[in-house]
Amino acid sequence: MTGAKKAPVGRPRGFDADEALERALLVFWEKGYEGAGLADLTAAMGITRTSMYAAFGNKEQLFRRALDRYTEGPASYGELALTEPTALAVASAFLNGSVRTTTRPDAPAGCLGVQGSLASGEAGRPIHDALVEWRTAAEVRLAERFRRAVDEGDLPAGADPRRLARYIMTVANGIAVQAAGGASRGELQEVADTALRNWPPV
Amino acid sequence: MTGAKKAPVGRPRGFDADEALERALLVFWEKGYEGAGLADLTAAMGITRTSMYAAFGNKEQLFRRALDRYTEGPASYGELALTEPTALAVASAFLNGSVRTTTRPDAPAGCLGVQGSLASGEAGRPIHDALVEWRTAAEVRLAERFRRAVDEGDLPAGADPRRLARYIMTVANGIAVQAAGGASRGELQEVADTALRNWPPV
DNA sequence: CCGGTTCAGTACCGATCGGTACTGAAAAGA
DNA sequence: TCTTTTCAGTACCGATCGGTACTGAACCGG
Repeated sequence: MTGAKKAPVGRPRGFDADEALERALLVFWEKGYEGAGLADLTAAMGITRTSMYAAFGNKEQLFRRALDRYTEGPASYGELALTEPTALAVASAFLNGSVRTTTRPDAPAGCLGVQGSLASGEAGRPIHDALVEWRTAAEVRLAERFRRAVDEGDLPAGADPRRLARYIMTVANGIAVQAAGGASRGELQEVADTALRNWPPV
Repeated sequence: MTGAKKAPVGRPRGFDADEALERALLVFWEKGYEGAGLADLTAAMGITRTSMYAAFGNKEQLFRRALDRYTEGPASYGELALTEPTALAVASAFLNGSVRTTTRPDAPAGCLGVQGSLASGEAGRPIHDALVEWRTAAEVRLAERFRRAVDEGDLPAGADPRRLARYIMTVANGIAVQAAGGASRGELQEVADTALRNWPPV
């Protein structure tokens, strides 16, 4: 029973790693992976380069940690939407969440999963690919949920779950781009509502 | 009558500026403004740094020239769509053109106007803003066209041209993101068709 | 052929990139 | 108090960033 997981020998860390990660997330969110430099990041985190490397490994791992935090925080609407009772409610919750997260007054405009690294040089390839996978995963989850809706009779028997999921994901991605360009929450909510008129689109 | 605009004294340029600009466009398209380095650009253009600076000024002006070329070339579907006879035909031509341009087999996936600079550091600010304006301009043109359609009775009297334009532009931006993530032309054409079912969305 | 002009290329500029070795202090256990 | 461990900070690494001075050669009109 050596349950003593605490009391690590040596000098304890002098900063809150969670708080520092949150600050890094905001910088990546605003400037993207390649646009955010170590100088920006460490300045915002309030720590030195050395402390960052000791705590998080390197810039790429820091970004991945920030992406995880983003997924469980600002982007948690994605998982939450899947629990809605009907396909329309799922799609609606997903798009509404997208609108709210991309237009938060206390965070950068847009979506980290989109503007984090949409196009990049060779150096940013791994993160670019990670974000492609991140977006694809969300689309797959939506498709699975819509497939269940077809099975349950909530969607017409002829409906194509993958096509519907791709459509919803496309609108969400478009909302992210619009938000990055300065579109307001009200304007984007109108877009989300418009996208869901006459649901399901046959 | 000093009409002699040709015959510039001195050694003539040893490369085709249009061809070089086309190559630069492809690099910016693939890697984005900040992701594309002078080394990448000049290597693809087949000229040296000096020649590039002499011919185009600097990196930012080179990008603006490339964006102009993109607008008049691969993205010319935007202006062309406006000449369609009905609002539905306009929206359809716009989205179909978006799908084709973002999934050309002979060019990078996605849209230069989106992935050229969606998020960036301080250095890329001017180009970021230029692309926001570029996308906004397209949306405004669409809204004007839809307003005309309302006046002509082609769209219902109660329709909101700006809202419809924003919706179409959002879907087009989403298509660009999807294409950047590897979506196929067929998949995105399905998305475009889905977005236009039951047009106009009241 | 010659003088003038503009080309292309090398070599380099200061600044910044991500990442690290080294120093010295702070805190825990003994 | 002493030893050990890990902290934080300075200073620096080679590489690359965008941009430029300088060198010669190539081409023009005369």
